[in-house]
Amino acid sequence: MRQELDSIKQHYRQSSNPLLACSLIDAYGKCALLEDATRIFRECLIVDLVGFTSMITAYSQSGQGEEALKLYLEMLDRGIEPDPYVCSSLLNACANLSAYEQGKQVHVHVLKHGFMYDNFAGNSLVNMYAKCGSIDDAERAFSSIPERGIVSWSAMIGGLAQHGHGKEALRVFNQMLKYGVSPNQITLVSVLCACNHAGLVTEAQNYFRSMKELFGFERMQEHYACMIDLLGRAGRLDEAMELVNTMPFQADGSVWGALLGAARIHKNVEIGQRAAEMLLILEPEKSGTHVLLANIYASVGMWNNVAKMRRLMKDCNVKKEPGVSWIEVKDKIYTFIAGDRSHVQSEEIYAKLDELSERLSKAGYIPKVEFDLHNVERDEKEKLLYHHSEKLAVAFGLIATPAGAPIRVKKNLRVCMDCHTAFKFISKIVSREIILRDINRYHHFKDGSCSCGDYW
DNA sequence: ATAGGGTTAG
Repeated sequence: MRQELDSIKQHYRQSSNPLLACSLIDAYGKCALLEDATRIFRECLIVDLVGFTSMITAYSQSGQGEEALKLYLEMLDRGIEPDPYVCSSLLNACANLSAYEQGKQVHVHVLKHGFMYDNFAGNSLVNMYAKCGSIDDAERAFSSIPERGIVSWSAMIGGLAQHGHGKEALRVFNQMLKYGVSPNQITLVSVLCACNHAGLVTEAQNYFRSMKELFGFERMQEHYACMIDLLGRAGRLDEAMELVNTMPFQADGSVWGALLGAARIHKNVEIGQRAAEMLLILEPEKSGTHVLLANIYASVGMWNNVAKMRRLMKDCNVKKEPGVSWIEVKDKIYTFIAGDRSHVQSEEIYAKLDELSERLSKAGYIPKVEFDLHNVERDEKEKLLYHHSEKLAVAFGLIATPAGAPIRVKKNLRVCMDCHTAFKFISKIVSREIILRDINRYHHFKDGSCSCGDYW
């Protein structure tokens, strides 16, 4: 692919056709060849709205949302007015970053320029607000879309699902059917996901069984993965295994991954080994498989096998992905890793954590040291837990945002059990809502409890 | 010429 693109680049160099430049930027971006895309963009003499949009989209789609937003400011500086395309791309960048404040600003531009007629802009708004942790704003944006299409409905249902509002998601789904809008396969993934996060097993099974006759399409891998995860969490591992065995096509990594997760919950070594074996063939580059299987072994006391997995990880050069958390304060995204002291306000952040620590223990919180797997003393474990990336981000949020303002944090992994407990206490002690987006759902901590109901 | 929704993994 790279060679084909480079040969097109030669044509471009000879012709200097700005239209070709945009397509090249787009193509390099879609192939994750960002440096090449940037070079074309900077070399191109005629840079207009579409050129900027191509580059902004390239950044956004390759996970460089901050670069996308920066480039947008440069575009505005040059006096170029936005269109619905660039707004849609920017909203997507904000969604990925969980950048609520900046997303709101793009929303203002959408309204100011009258782009709500454009479904892409409206749909992107729904998605952005849901991803930034504000399901209320997402619902308001959804209501303001003049003609809601299948993507609008799917985005709304998916958003509600990820926030744990399963029943509300199903209500919206039924409303959609009443309006005569036909769902597609993606809508049904969101519907099953909604059932999953709300523990609605029977409802999920009904949709899963009658998908073909009700809506006229076949099940996909993703539908199976969702059902297996759901059955696993509901304690029905045998049914989950049965589903994998009776699938009409070869199970892919998503299905085996769901089964491995279910096997861990139920400490089932046999099924865990089978799923891991398949995953190591299908997705050898991912680190989660080794870790999960090792945890299954550890949970049943098979320490020799735990050691074997550790060795295997070392031999295959597989590393655990480090935990990272982000928080947006006044148009800027701050990044934290565990034990981080690189932040300019580092001392204040750690002082805040110490202060919180004291108030938490008075409120009855006990650090869950069992979730720290380091081979150290209890004191040391407590300290390590206290310096998890999500706690640093929340502490910074408390310092850097006005009293009473909600704190929105994004984490690249699942929230740890200790942080989850601590945040429930903190939300009550400091009277703040904490909205945490982790790798697969949203947690709203308020008044001492979490919207996930401790089921996640 | 440029844009939107979903799933699994401590």
